[in-house]
Amino acid sequence: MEEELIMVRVAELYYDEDKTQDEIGALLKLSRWKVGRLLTQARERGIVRIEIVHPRARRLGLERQLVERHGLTAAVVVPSPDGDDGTLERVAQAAADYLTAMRPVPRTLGVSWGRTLRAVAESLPDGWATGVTVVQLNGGVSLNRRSGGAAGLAVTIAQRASGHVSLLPSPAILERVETKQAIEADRTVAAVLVEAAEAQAFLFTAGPCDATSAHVENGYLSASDVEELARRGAVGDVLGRYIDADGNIVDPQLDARTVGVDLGRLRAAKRSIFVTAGDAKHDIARTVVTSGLCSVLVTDETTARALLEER
Amino acid sequence: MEEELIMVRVAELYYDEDKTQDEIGALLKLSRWKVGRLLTQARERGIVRIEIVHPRARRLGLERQLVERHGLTAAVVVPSPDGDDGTLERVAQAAADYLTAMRPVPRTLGVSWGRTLRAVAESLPDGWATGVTVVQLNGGVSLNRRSGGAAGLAVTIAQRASGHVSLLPSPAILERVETKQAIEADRTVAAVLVEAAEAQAFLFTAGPCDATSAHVENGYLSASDVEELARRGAVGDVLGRYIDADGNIVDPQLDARTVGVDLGRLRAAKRSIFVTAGDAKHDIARTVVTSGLCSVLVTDETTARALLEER
DNA sequence: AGGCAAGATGCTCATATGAGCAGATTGATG
DNA sequence: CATCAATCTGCTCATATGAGCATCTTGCCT
Repeated sequence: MEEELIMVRVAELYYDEDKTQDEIGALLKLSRWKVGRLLTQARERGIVRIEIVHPRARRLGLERQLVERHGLTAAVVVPSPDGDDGTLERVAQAAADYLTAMRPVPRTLGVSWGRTLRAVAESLPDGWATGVTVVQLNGGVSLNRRSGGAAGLAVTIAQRASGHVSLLPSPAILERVETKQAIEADRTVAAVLVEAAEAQAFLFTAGPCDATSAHVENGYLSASDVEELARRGAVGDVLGRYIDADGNIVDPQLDARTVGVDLGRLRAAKRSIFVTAGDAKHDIARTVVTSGLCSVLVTDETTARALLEER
Repeated sequence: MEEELIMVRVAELYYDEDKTQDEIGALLKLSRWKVGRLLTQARERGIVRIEIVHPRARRLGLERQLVERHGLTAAVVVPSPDGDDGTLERVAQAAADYLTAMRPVPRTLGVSWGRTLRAVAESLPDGWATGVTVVQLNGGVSLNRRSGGAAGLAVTIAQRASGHVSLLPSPAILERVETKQAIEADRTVAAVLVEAAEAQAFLFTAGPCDATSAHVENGYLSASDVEELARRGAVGDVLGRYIDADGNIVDPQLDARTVGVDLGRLRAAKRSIFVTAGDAKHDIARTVVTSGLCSVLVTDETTARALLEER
């Protein structure tokens, strides 16, 4: 359209050449107001695109939509970088920022584990809070020795807040229900579980239901176990508990052998912060969000858009 | 830096959330002025990027630099599309726009030929001018039959301006100097050449010095001729005349067999419009621009940047 | 043709913004 | 520790801009 061409010229003069609307009007023989209106339209039509390019930028619009649509307390969405990935780091940084700014500071913070949370821990600055007690929410897994595994993650978070840490001295999944019950009956374990269940805030991630799962990596489950779970509708795990698209436990048997606070606690919590990054986790993320497991979501733009798609 | 993070937050609130600087100040406990300054910095540092996304957008900044650096009368630079090519079309459109807006309207317009100029001709709207006589500047080549070749191009431009056309009834390059002189001595040919030399404006492109050249395609030169020219320093041709990086004729022998107005006319002309698109033509474009063959340059962003690089 | 609704235009006026400046703060230096 | 330069801060004031409204076009239906 002819009008559109003028819009382009006006936008160029205004944004590239820093001319005033008056000047542009004079130049193009348009009234000052016409120029203003053309600029508004140009922005609306997306001819003028204003973008904030920064690893720590956020997508406030998407955040608002997510909060609205899924009844969250808050959402933090960071732009996914164009090329390859710095996505995890950006999301982790954002989660760290959120934790640091969170008020009131929780006295106890329950944490799960995973690559994502490890990244969050590393992104937290020293002194991000003071006197926060960090409690593990589910059975320990030593993701990889070097970085100290699940325990190391909790310790890092606690240290940087000059706080204490309560580790859960238990495997994630046990082979027999009886063993699991025995472990839970142990005084130290029971105490940690109580502390975890009563944490004032939760910080957790979820894993997709595929062979890359940390449970497989650590030998708690075999690749075929995971396949079977997927076949039965599992979309991923939260605190080691595999759930289907509606958020229900897929295999109660397995669940009974899993050590950690149960998902109801997350649902009931006022502040349960879910951190997720990456395309592989869209399905489980959708479930976590729609089934009310989290009240705060921290994620990347791609995931956010996936969560906003119809159905 | 800490400051930078605040800049990002401020920019988000201002540009994404349409908050006023006052509001942002209140929100972030900054003075209104601080907010304003942060925004200015954010723009300067490129954290806020304002982009005009439109096939007919232009790069006024680059245009100004080109005019300045190379002493041009005017420059038109269109953004190169991200992915593959619509570059030629965009440049052609821009050239057509430039011609249409050009004042005073030239009584006679000298044109060369080539894929690029063909695209320009097609982009010109009916009635882009009235009563312009179009004259061919150099020997005819029938690029491809379908679209009517060099003659068709000139005819199209003339028709759309309800004007006349003067075709140059001659091959581009002749085998013997004597034949060339004989042809030029022909009354009709001589008349056209005079008309061409005296045109009030010139519109031309250049070809790179490689086997894709239209001269090879049309059998005026062999692939090995072109190779030889390149070896002797030719970077491309303008009006069928091969020149080196300094704009000098590479092979006077060959040049003497080439029919068309000579390059001096372009250098002397007040309005000689050079249209070029595509990465293959950076070298010849540089030569045309630096050796003063054109007074107006129409090109794409990539070429423009290449022309602005040091040396 | 006449009349009417939808949209565009140019205005007034309140508000948002940037330039320029004076005072305050910081940090380096003797 | 005093001094000073360099930067930063919050201000006044002039200017640029958007909201809201009356008026004018335009196209459409009767």
